[in-house]
Amino acid sequence: MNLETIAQISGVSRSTVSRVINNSPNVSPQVRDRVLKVIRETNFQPNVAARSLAAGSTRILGLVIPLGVSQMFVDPYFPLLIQGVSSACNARDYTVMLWLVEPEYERRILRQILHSGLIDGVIITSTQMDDPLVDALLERSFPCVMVGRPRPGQEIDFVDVDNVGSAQRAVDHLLKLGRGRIATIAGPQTMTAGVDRLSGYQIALKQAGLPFDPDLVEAGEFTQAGGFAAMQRLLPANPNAVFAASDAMAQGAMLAINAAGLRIPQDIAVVGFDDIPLAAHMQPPLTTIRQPIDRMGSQAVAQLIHRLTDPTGQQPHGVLLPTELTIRSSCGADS
Amino acid sequence: MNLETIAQISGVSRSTVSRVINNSPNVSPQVRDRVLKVIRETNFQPNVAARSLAAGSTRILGLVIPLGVSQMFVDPYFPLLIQGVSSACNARDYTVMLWLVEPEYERRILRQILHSGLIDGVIITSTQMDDPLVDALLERSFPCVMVGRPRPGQEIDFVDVDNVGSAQRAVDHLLKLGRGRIATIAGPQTMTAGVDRLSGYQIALKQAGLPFDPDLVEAGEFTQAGGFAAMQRLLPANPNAVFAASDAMAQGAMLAINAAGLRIPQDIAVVGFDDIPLAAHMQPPLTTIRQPIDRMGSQAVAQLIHRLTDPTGQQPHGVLLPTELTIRSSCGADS
DNA sequence: CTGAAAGCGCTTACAG
DNA sequence: CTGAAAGCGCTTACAG
Repeated sequence: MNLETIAQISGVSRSTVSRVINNSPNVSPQVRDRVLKVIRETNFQPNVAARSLAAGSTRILGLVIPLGVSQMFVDPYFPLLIQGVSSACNARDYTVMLWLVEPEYERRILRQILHSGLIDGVIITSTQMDDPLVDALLERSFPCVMVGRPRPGQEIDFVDVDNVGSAQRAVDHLLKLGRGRIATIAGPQTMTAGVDRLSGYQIALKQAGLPFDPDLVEAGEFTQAGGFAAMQRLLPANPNAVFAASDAMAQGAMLAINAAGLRIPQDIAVVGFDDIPLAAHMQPPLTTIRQPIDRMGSQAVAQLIHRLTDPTGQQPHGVLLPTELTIRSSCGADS
Repeated sequence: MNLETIAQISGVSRSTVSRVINNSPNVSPQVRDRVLKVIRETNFQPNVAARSLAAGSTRILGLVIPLGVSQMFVDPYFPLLIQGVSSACNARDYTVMLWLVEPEYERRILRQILHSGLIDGVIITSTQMDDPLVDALLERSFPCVMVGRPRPGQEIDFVDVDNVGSAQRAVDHLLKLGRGRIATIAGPQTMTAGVDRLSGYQIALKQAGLPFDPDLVEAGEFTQAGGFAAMQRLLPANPNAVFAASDAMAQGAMLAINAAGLRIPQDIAVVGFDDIPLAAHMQPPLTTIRQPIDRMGSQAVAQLIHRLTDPTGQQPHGVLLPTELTIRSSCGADS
């Protein structure tokens, strides 16, 4: 079943069928209807490979997730992001190709992305700042958008939240509740989200006139285990509150606090970042910064498709989606 | 940069370059080395669309996940499965295409899978027993393998665990610990995993000579919310143990038990199914049936590729991977 | 608005 | 072991 067949049945040329399929305006309504009817009746679906080869476009977007820390991939962040991306692609008749980049295959995958013609553009997330993938894509001017903030100097479309401001807001909240020794569990300082959320913490303290105490800062992976270990290192400094750079880390921190025989929020108040579905059901329910992860995925798709279809090469630009401080019990606000 | 260019530089014909790329045995070692060198130096990557069109195969596998209950998608089951699939594909130089099938796009996606020539085969999981997708794929003899047990009568390759036996083992464990009123939170009875795990529960009771009490059975979605609600409905029946059909459900159940002021495991022992990473860190740590989710993904890829490459059309067959009862504290075994 | 024809970049019998 | 040539199923100037 191919274009030729449809053309014969419809009594027109292949060119015309092609035009109908691609919504070209240069087709008379009668002919269009006739062809459309045949297509429907035959369940015809154009061959993707042939289209790609002829048109140079596949309507496939790549979602690229570096998996340096594969343990992190069970964070609900990823399913939510994948859902956002997938749903937006579905709605626009694009398809999504998923690349979980294990370090050993990084070079090969990069080559595939760049040279195989398989995908029209790439959404990339959860990158280390020094990840060569992004730079390589940019260097060849391969269409891509990043979920998260690019490293300074990287000229790339992106969608992110205001991590600095949001973290600041979280810490402000703890300050307003009267907590004087606020610690933070920072994310990896090799990722912009980790850096930015730590900056927000520092800014909030400074604005409150509090000194910066390095003993109150511990960084770790964006995982529960990372949060657990970091909290254990923080406990000797006797914090009475902690801001964790992700909900998974906050969860780990809560376990460490419990294990030390301390109470949340009475002894140590906890605030997280993400608002994963689990957050509302932790013990106690977690106060956290909600970021719209699935919408970030959809937005990234929208930006990428816009760049692919709009001929004029605009400057790269970033979109920030709003966050929201979601107050539950772990910060002690309701007690 | 195409085959032609490589051929010219190497001083051979396009055919020969193609043979080198495809590891055809009919190339002299000297020529092969020469061509390989040029390919490396030029960073040449064959165009996927052209290959597909000419060869009729794309080396792309589809991973299809129906999203009737999109809330379920944050279960770590999916990231783990995706990782297993992705990793196995990487290792064999295949690429994975991800389709989260929202009900409204089901028909279109099915058409794409079947007729667009985009993918060579499909891995499908988390299906409802009456999902038309699987039947449609089978009807057209589209290569596919299922993660999970097919509905009776569906002739399809699959990889699964022994859900009946594993559930039975979990309940046996509770019986041996002296629990006499064992309830179960069953998964959706529209999915084989839900049905099978309930069967295992019933068999274990029967073999122990205990009567089946419908008041001790509640079904729900494979989510934390589903487990929470089901447990609330079970509490009036005064169970002293509960077997939940997934760890996410077990987690919800534990919340409901705590909310009722009861203790785990003293008042109610809890056993789950999956052994997600979180299980070891629940309060108390969850006793559960470990299933090797990522290996199920890899195994599915292996079976699919085998079917794609082996010319002889074997009968569909199923592979069962082993599970393991992982004893922690929530069952009371260590107290 | 429509059609004939070239061309996208590969693979694969076929002939030698 | 190697090459010339047909063909995979589309899109897209080009001419009318």
